[in-house]
Amino acid sequence: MGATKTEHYSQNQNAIASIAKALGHPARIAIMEFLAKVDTCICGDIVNELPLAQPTISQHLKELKNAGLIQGNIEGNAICYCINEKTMAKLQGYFINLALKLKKKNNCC
Amino acid sequence: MGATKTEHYSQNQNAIASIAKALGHPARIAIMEFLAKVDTCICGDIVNELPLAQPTISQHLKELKNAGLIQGNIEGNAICYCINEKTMAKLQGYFINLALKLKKKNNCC
DNA sequence: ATTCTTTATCGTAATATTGCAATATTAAAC
DNA sequence: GTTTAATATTGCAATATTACGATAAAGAAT
Repeated sequence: MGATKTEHYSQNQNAIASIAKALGHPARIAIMEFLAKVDTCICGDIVNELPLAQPTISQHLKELKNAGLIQGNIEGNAICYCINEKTMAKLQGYFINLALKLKKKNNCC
Repeated sequence: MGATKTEHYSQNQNAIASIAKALGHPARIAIMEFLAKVDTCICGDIVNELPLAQPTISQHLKELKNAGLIQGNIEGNAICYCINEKTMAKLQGYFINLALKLKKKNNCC
């Protein structure tokens, strides 16, 4: 085997896992931090910022995009990538809800 | 190649990525939800709940434990797994901070 | 039209993850 | 001490991820 059995889980579980998975790499965390910090959000700037080759960055951006965490707007021959606040909010909301459920029961450890 | 170049990122970036990575699988999300919902938290219950073989569950639990998301207490010959609220809080705090930074600038897309 | 700049895709090697059967470990129960 | 029950570890096959060089694509600048 080796492939995740996604069909056994709820749509929401798969959705949250897929967002978390996209954030599960330090380069992609670094990209998110850069996009949150900086005023411009040109792909080339990210390539300069991170210690990875351009194709690798492009691949990471694609994964963040597929997870809905960022979106890209074409600006001339460059591309401006930005954080999609909705997806971040969705993830946050999920965790807040999980923490709430946890508060309601006696965590036994 | 194929291995993540962790040495190029900050300790915090690696830490957050590793927590997110642990949550990046629907089975592990399902385990977290189960632990947040249910009053007992015996490993065997998780095995009964999820559509995976016992060794696979054990492996997923190990990963959640390595990421600091859960902890296990021995109870007789069973093991009681519980969510580690501190790690959840750390992750939440990180995202809240990221969202705050985002608010301070003009998200250009 | 050609060249330059920027980003994406392809191909591929190295490594990691997922899942499970078989087996080991550990502690309770008898 | 044997057996039973619960969890962990090992070993392995299938698949996925990571990283990058080479190359393609698409628009800007000349």
